[in-house]
Amino acid sequence: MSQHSRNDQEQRRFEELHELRSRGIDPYPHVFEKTHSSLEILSHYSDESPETFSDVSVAGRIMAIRKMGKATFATIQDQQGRIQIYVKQDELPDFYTCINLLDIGDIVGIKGYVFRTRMGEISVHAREAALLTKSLRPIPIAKEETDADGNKIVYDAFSDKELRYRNRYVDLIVNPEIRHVFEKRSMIISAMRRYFDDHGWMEVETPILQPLYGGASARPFITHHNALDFDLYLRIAIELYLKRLIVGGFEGVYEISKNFRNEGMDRTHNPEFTMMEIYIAYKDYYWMMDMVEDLFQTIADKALGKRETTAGEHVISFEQPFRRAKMFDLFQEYAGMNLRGLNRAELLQAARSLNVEVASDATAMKILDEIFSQKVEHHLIQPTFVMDYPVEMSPLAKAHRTEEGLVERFELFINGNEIANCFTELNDPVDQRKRLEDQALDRAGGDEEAMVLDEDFLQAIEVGMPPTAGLGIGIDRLVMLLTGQESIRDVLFFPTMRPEA
RNA sequence: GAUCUCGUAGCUCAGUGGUAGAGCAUCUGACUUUUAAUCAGAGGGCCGUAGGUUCGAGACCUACCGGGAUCACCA
Repeated sequence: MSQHSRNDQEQRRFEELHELRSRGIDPYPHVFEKTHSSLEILSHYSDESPETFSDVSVAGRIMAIRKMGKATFATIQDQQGRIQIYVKQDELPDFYTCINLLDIGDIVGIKGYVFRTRMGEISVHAREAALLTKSLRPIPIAKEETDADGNKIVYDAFSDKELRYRNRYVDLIVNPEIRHVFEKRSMIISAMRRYFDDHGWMEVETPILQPLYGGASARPFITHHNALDFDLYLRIAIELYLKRLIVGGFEGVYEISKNFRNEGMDRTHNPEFTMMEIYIAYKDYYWMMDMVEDLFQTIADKALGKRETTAGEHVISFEQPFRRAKMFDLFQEYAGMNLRGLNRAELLQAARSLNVEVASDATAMKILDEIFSQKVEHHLIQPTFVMDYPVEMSPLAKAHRTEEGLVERFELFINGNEIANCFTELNDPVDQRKRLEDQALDRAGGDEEAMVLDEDFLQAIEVGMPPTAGLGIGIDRLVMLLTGQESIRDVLFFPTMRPEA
C-alpha cells in the first residue's frame, strides 16, 4: 500500500481509520457473535409474533447508508442477502458519535430486535452496534430501483469485464447474481461427487506434475524441478494415471481436478480448466451412456431443481433417454453425404462440395473433424450421444466390436457443445503399443499435438487392465450450460488474465 | 497468432479540432421510520502510454499496453 498513491477517497478513509483508533475503537476486532442471516430474518419474521426475533445479531457489509440527523438507516449485505438496520442517536450515543466515520464497504455487527418500518420494510433496530472491519478502498455502488411495472432498474452497475475479473472480490460484493453462478457450480460438483461416492467409486489424486504428458492431444505447460534438474509437464489429462489404478486393482476411480493446456483462450477455453474423469472396470461405453443419463438427471435435480435448462432460445431437457446417434449417420443426416470409408482425397472433395474450408495439408481426420464441427455440431441441441469415431481420432479407445475401422467411443453434445467424452478403454496391449507408435510417427512428422509415447503406461497395460469404461466431463462447460453463462470466464472465480501493464 | 472495437473522475457514461462534463459515490451543513432518502453548498482529471499532424488534439494519424468480440488452435 505504501507504493500505491491514494486517491482522495482512500486518503480520507485512512484518516478515519486513525481517528477511530485515537478514540479507542478497534477497527478490526477478532470475533463477532452472529445469530441470524438476513435471509432467515426476512423469510421467517411475522408481524403476528415479533417476539420470535426480539433478540437477534446480524453482521454484514454496509451497502447503503442514509443518515438523517439523529437517526440512521443502513443496508447491510451478508452471504444470503441484504437487510436494513436502524440506529438512533439517543439509544446508542457512543456509537453514534462515530457514525460519520463509517462508509459504504465497512463491515458492521448489529444486535437488536426486528421490526417493520412505516414503509413496510423488515429491519433490525439496533440495541448494540460495532464496527467489525474498516474498509480502506471504496467499492463501486450500484443503485437499484423497481419501476411502476415491477422491472428492476440498475444504475451505475459495476460492469467493466476487465475490472470484474481482475477484482473478483469486488465483483462478488456488488454483483450478487454472479455469486449465484458460483454457488450453483459448487452444487453441481458436489452432486456429481455424491453420485459417484454413493455408487462406491473412489475419489483419488494423481500427479499434476508429470515427467511425460498424455491422454489428450494438446500442447503442455513445461516447468522445471530444480533439485533433480529435469523438466516436468503440467498434465493435459488425467487418463493415463487413472488407468494405472484400474490395472492396480481398483474397480472404480474418479478424479476432479485442473488440467492445463498451453493453447489459445476464448469464450470456451481457459489455460487451466477443471476436468472430471472416471474409470469403471468391467463396463463398456453402452453402460456408460446409461450412467451419464442418470448422472445428469441427478445433477439437474439437485442443482437446478428441475430437469431442464435454458440456453439462448432453446429449452434443454435432461429427461431420459438422450438421443444416441452414430457419427457417420449424423454426417448423412445433416450434411447429406456418406463419408464412411472415404480416403483423404475423397474427404477433401466432400469438404469442398459442402463449402467447408480446410487447410490444404489437413489430415483425413482433421477434415472429418472440420466437417463435423461446421455441419453437424450446431444441430445437436438436445443431449445427444455421438457414437463410434474413426480409430485414427482415438488412440486410447478400444476397437469397435463389429464396425471395422471405428472405435467404441461417444461424445455427449448439448447445445452444440461437447460436454463429455467416453471410450470403452483400449486394454489390448499390442494394439495400444501400435497406436501410440503411430502417434509417435505423427509427432516426428511435425504434429506437436500427437501423443507422446509413455513406456511405463504401456507396461501397465501389458500387466493387464480389465475391460473398462472411461468418461471425462468438462466441468466448466457443464457449469456454463447449467447456469446459462456464455463465457468460461464467468464460471471461473479467477480466469487467466494478462498481467496488468 | 490475425482482424475489428473499446480505454475520459472511485463507478456508469456524455464530449461537433477551440476553457474538462453529468449522475451516483466523496466532503461540509440541515434532518429521529428512510430506502435511488431529501434539501443547500464544495472538492475531485497525466482524457491508457509514447510519438506525430495542427496556430490549437480527449477527438485526427502511427506504434505500444490492456480489455471485449470474431477467427485460427483446442476441450
